[in-house]
Amino acid sequence: MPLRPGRPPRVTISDVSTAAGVSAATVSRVLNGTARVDSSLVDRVHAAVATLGYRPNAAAQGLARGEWGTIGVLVPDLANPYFPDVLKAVSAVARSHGRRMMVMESDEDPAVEHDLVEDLMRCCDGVLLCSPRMPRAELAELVARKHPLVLFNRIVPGLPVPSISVDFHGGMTAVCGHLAQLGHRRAAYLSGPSASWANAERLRAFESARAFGLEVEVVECGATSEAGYDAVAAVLAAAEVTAILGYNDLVALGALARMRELGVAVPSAYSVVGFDDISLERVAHSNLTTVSMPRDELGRRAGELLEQLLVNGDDAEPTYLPMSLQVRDTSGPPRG
Amino acid sequence: MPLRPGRPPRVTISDVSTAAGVSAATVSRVLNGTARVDSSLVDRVHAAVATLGYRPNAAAQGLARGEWGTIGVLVPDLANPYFPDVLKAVSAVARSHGRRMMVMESDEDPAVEHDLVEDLMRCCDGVLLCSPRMPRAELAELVARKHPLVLFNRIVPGLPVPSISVDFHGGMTAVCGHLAQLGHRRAAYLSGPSASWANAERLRAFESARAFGLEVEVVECGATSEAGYDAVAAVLAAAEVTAILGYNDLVALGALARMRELGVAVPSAYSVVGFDDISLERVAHSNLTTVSMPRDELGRRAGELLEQLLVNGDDAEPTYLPMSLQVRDTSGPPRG
DNA sequence: GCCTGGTCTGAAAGCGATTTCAGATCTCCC
DNA sequence: GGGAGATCTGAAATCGCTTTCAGACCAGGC
Repeated sequence: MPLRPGRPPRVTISDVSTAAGVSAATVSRVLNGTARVDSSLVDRVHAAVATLGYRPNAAAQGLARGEWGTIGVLVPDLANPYFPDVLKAVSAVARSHGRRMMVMESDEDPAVEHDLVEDLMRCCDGVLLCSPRMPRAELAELVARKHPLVLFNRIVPGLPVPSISVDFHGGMTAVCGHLAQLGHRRAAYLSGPSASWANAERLRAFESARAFGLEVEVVECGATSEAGYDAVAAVLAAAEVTAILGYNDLVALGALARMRELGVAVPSAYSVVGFDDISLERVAHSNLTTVSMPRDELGRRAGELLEQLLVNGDDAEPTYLPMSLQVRDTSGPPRG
Repeated sequence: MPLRPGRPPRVTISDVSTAAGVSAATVSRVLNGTARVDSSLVDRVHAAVATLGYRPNAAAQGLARGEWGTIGVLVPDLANPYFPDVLKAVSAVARSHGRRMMVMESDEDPAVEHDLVEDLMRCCDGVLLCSPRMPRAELAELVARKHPLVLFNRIVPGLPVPSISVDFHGGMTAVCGHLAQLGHRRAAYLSGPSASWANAERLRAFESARAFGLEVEVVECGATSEAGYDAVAAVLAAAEVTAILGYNDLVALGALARMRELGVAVPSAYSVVGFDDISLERVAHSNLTTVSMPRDELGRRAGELLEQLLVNGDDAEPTYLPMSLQVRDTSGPPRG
């Protein structure tokens, strides 16, 4: 018998029912409004609830109803400025539908994602999987469980699971178009995590870029401003490169910092373009040219998608939300 | 009967037990390792679990064990760059003790905090309350419920609840000392949210500042860089002020941006000092003088405190973690 | 006045696990 | 060979709530 040590004795529904002189069923009916109850009993129940300080046990409710009233979200990295915005929107949507939000973080380790999702499935009505890096096979296995699941910022063709993502490919294509139009012919891309689908999508855009005369060479980098800072040396050594594309804004800002230190002029010597438009701009004063995405619309839509799925098993087509190019001060025509 | 529509039929422990030809009790014992079981049965159970894809229902476990295996965290604003770092650390600690993390956000509205905490208490073993703005009486009422609760970044004298906080008062005192030593006599403080205890603690430091010859006048501002940007006008109009203290770094950076625009020299005309040391510095290149706090140690400690409380009802003294002054480029001796 | 039909209520059966308790089995020793 | 004691197992109670089901009660119509 788990007599929780030092824990206060929980007030249960039967305490309320005896105090009010009614049955537990009636208490439940009153509190949930699931059936008409004589108004005198209603009053007695409410009074008893108030004096005893009764709060229904969520685990018991979950068990009895077959629903936890909770959604789960898995993100790769809570500290990444990207995800809190999304979480905020998802949490608001969830709350508006009376659900709570459980959060887990894989800490950028694809190997643990699967277990975490499995754990979320044990205690959540639905799961939102943000930017999962796990291989397609694992993802397919999770989808096969038929537990409500929504994919966020990863789209896997052929996998029957509601998905929503930013159109990374379109965003990067826009960046390339912008640079090509300015007259650039050769750019360096500071590449993100190799397991990342978002990175793969960006890379895919470079093929179409070739069509309008821009050649992009890939430099292994990472996702942090430190990585961007460190990658600058390799870029400057490359011949004929006149523009730098960052995997994200942090990388681009890191590179920008290094270039300032080295006295490399931006945008006259090199154009620098970011990705994501994390809203540090007002703070950073770098006026980085970048592409932005509607982060909270994205979060909201993802939340709604999950809710839809929970309520009436809707299975929609993958949604891509467009990114929009923000031309600011760090891009311009190449020298010469 | 809640036959969840479209939901897959859940595999229960009794499915496993019949498949393995043992009792449910044995399955439970095998999976939890709570008692010796004959190895042949162990194998049969594991085989059945694997083929059926069984995962224990968390709600049922929670009910039976009287423990949810979950902690709850309430933060005022997920988008505030401060909290994700804390959440990250808390989540890691929780996970290392086999617990999940539920997250809620009050969206800076003190009025909803109470209900959210109440909800968290219905489904979590313990609750971590971050920077609550609610009045003391409400807080006291929650504490009186005897549900494990830890206070983070708010300390209420006389309230018997484990608390941990950054030493805001000490941090701001250090800032004042620094400015006084440089020769400043009069500073403006861009004040944060008035309901915030953290803001009150900073204000309290100005009394001691007077002792070493620094007078601080308070300008209503807010917590965002926009607010800091807008507040500059009022400060420049004030006579004899030679230094500006931001409620936090965002405010200070916003002010800095505005001052750059106006051509006001920093630090020769005005010193500007931030608070928190959010790690945008590498990105912002503003080299703001500020005070920093060990955010993830803070999160870790808070998590451990809660765990302690859950395991052996420990009730410790409030802990203050020190802040450390980071003198960088935006502070210097006053002109003249 | 009795029977039908409609409301409202409570007893009891789940929900899916854990845990107690008692019975079955097995060993060992006298 | 039989009894004591130690192991292991399963039946059943329990956690706290929801929901079904049937009974109690009342009003109204013949």
